[in-house]
Amino acid sequence: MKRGYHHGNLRQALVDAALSLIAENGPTGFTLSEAAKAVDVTPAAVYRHFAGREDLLAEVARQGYDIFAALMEFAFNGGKPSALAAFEATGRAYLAFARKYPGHYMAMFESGLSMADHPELALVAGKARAVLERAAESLSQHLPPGQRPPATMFSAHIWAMSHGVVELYMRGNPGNRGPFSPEDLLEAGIGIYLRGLGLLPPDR
Amino acid sequence: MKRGYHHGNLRQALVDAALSLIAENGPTGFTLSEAAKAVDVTPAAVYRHFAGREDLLAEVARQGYDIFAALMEFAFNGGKPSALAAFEATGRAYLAFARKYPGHYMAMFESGLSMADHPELALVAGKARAVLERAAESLSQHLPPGQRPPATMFSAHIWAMSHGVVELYMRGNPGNRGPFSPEDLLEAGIGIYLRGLGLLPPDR
DNA sequence: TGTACATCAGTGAACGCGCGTTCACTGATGTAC
DNA sequence: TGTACATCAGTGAACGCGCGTTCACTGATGTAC
Repeated sequence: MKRGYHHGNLRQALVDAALSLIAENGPTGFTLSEAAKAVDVTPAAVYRHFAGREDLLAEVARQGYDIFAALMEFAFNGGKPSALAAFEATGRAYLAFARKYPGHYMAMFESGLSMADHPELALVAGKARAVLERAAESLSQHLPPGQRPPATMFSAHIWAMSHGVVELYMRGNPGNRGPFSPEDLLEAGIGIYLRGLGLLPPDR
Repeated sequence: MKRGYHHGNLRQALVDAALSLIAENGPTGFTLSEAAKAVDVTPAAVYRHFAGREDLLAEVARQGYDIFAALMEFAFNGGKPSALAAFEATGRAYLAFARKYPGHYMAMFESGLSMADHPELALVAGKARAVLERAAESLSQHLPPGQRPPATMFSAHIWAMSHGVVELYMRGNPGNRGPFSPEDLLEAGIGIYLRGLGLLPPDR
């Protein structure tokens, strides 16, 4: 593809370049200059499209939350065919997202971006969380009231376990030991948890 | 306290300074020069005690794993008074460690140090993991064989959930919403999980 | 279709900064006799 | 106790580097008539 003086869509090209760099070097090991170089442009050109390094990083995270929320929504599928099946599909989608979009994932959860400084980020992150809570809510309808934990707690547990599996067992961290794939590990963990809630029969 | 030309215990002083900096700025936002400055010493002096920046960081993590393993061991307390109580104490100790030693925790789990490049780190990290697996093993003795998940998987689930709670709900991340303290959140999560394993009675 | 001009997206050079690391050095400490 | 000397732990200056950011600029694009 030819490229004249004007780039065409430099803004998105920079986001994509940042994504590759983040996926390779982690969220802190990404530089505005390298991103510019990757798309054959002067560092100064970046400032036509972003306020600076952090603004570019925030845009990467924002796009990540967008994709994330859409993927979760799609996996949950309105609770079909059953609340339980939909919920489990959502858990699998979480891991699939982390695997397929590592750069987005890192920018979202490991970059240390402050939500307070980026209201537009807080907004879209909240939307993503709402999807997960809706899934938890619909599943928890099947529990006898009174012994239900709040749906927000329920979804926090699942989110925490999913995130922990990604961080500890999908990257090369302390316990890359063990013959379990992250996917199997999380699926089994969610299964046990749901059994503990009484949403699955006690025996296997 | 006076201080002459020789420092006395510069090595440990540098580790402590690094810890403060990491706790404040995250594991990547720590510089050798700042650590040296914090203990009133030339950056070059650091090289009398460490091979370089990364070596200092690795020592911080190593000390972290040491404390971590000791704390877990102490909390587990040889499985007394009961395997269950000891296990739950271990879970609480995990969070207490993350709260009390944030610099260590970050150096251990968020610094991106490669275990392959630091064999002495891999060793002590393995020791820490062994403590957790022993706790899981002893608890899983109480399960009818045949429907036991392997103890390593069991402990991986608990570790993942604990780590996820720390990362997502103990720092200021996406969901600092919710009226639950990390401690309550994790305790409830572990409770539900153990019920799912049949280690706690099904009703509340 | 052709020309004049405003708008816009990039360039390229420069900046000040703090970083990790090296080097020859020197002042303090400890040991032998 | 006193002196000579080896060892050691620090200094201070210097380095090359890549970073984010700024600025005046210029070449390309699009629009009005």
